Amino acid sequence: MLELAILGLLHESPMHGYELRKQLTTKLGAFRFAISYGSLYPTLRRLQSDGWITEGAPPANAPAGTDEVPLLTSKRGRVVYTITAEGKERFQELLSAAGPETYDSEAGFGVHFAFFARTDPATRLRILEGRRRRVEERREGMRDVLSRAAERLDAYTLELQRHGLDACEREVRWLEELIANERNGTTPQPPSAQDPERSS
Amino acid sequence: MLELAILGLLHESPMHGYELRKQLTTKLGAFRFAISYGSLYPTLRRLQSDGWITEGAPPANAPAGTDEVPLLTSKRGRVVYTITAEGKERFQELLSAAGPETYDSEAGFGVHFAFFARTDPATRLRILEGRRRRVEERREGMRDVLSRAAERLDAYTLELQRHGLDACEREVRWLEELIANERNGTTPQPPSAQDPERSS
DNA sequence: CGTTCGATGTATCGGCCCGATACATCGGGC
DNA sequence: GCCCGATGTATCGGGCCGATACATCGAACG
Repeated sequence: MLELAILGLLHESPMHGYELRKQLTTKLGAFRFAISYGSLYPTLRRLQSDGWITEGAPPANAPAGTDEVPLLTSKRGRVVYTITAEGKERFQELLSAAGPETYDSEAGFGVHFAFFARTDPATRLRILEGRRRRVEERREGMRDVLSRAAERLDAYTLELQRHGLDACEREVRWLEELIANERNGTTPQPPSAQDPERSS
Repeated sequence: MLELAILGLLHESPMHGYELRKQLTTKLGAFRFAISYGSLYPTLRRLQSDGWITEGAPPANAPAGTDEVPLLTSKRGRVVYTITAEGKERFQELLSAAGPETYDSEAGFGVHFAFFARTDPATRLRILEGRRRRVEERREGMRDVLSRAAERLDAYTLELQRHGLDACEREVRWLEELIANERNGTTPQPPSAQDPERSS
């Protein structure tokens, strides 16, 4: 999961670890708060040994007197990571992958979704529908619990189930909206933004 | 986290691994789908070596001719786990703990919440308020992203943020309701259940 | 009556990721 | 002149997951 996220960010611009973590946090903030350095650095080393990224500033000897890279604080003891050509291929390959790991975990789905702008439409649709299926299964499970085993559970457990069920129903509705948009060929919200009654 | 969950379930009744996993799945289904055996069995062994649980049916030589335990399929190659007196103390100790690990992760909060019926009111309140604080922080983070960096993000990333923000706002409202109930001394929903307009 | 198949049941292994921790350096405020 | 908070790199132990491997029981099907 981290692999895809890192390659995606380095695809936009070279960066060092600290900056990478911050970007990761804002871009994926909806699904996880912050990525741990205990995950980040080992993953960076793995990506490096796999040849997807390289260590060291890319235009160290700049062709023209430019810092095309908007100088992302490459000062001090920095180690700047740059994606390689193979890394870009790898990124595309991971982007198109739509296996169970893409639907099952919040994080997995979130990362893929965050890069939807660079994913081809067919894959987008497959991922959204796969995700919807999983969430629906989850929802059915909770409905069963609530209808069949309600009397055997205490009030708090029940309330937890209700809240979970509500969240699932909401996510399914969200996904259906997105799927409809995909089929129409419209991008998510920007056209239909700020319509008067979104919450009801 | 698993430790608390397992002790809590074994507190209700002795069980073997398979059954334990099923109960875990339904009781915590709102926050995680299923616990992996790769977590369950090692944890059971740890709990055993710590003395919180013992292996083997508890009323093997039943005092009176009873299966007080509602015969939870203790057939075949089963290994039935039973909580010890020390385990019960440990359970109470974990129940009262309300550190960061209790608020931060979905799973951590979910497990504690699932056993609220056996948690003392003061701890319940502390946990709910701690959780609310975390979710509010998360919410503020996403609001900042949406207001300050909106133009730098693509439509999909934006939509992800919006959805995340919505979920946070919803959870905060849910928590506030629960907190209000706690202060009134009312149990969650059962009194106010099936009021006509819950969703709006 | 035999076989197959799905539910029940126990267990391990490699790997991802997290939280805690340890440093070291820079810029600015007191 | 000194300290402190933001920046920055890095490791270690441990929890939990997904895949996998078995083995047994009951029922269905030929």
